[in-house]
Amino acid sequence: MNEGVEWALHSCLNLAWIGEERAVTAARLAAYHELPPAYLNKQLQSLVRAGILSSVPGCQGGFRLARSLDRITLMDVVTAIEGPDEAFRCTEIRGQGPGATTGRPTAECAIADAMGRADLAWRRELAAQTLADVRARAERQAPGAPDRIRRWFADL
Amino acid sequence: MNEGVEWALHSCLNLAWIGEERAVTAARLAAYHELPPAYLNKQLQSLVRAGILSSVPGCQGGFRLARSLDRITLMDVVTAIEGPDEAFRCTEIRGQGPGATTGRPTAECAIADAMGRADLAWRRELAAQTLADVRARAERQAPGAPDRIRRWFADL
DNA sequence: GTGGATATACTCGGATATTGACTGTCCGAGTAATATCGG
DNA sequence: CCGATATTACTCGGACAGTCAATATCCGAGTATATCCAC
Repeated sequence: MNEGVEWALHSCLNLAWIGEERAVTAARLAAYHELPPAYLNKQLQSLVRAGILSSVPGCQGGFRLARSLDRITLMDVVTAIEGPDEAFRCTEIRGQGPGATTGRPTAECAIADAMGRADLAWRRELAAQTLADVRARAERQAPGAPDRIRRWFADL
Repeated sequence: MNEGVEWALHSCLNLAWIGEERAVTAARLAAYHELPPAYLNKQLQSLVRAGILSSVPGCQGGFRLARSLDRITLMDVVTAIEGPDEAFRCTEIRGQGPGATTGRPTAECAIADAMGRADLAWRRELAAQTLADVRARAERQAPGAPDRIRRWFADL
């Protein structure tokens, strides 16, 4: 899986903790975790295209959450970064070679169907969890983190 | 996801339909779906290392199922080809940069935990389905396939 | 001193290199079948 | 004709290139701020 998913999730939580009063630049979000600034910017752009973040161009610009965390699921973020395709893609090799059933259209591939069920279970679990849930759990496990983050980003 | 997973699953089902009386070469299995023979051989070797297939070296050699389909899960095959690592890997970027909590070991990452739950749901679904289940469904959807396959592989 | 126009600095956005992993290929080790030769 | 041995053909197994997408970077478009100047 794309590494940008992890960066995007952390950045979304950081943006929520910072607050929405002003936009935060990609460079600043990247510096907090020592990530490549330009590449993180690329991932954030994907979130903007997906409607998860909104961007402000120009001086004093940056990114902010487009909607509250309880309306953003893990599935939303993963789809924004990774794309809509599922991991297992059936290339229908049944239709190649001497085993091909010439003429009539082939029935549903049982293998693709089985793999699709697993993929569906994965997506269900991702869609069931919102970033608000993740945030709540993170604050329970590390109560001091929100203040520490807010304070660091407040320093110009 | 690795394309070899699809090839491996189809090959396992084909081996089951052919029967276990004699080993089948990688070249023959590849020819049936017009796959690159040497590359399919590589994937089949992974299945051998995982104990799913057994291989017979030398002349008149080939591959055969090491155990019956009802004792092979989709999870087994995916793990054999893709490796044991889960799709989302947490690189613990919390521990990098100014946001790092110096000194004490960091608590469990809530993001990794949430992604891990989805991964677990995916694996559960893969482990719940055996190749015997997939075979049964395939035969229900295409009743003529088993005989057709057996006959083609019988021709030398 | 004040208002407006200009210059400036800063940030997003997309176009452009680079790297690593998946994909694909080739040759050697090992075995069964075959051919050869002697009895 | 029969048996033992050497040869051959064939297949797995791991080592070796090729290719594409993920990774990383750079430069231009656009905007708010600061500066400068005229009044």
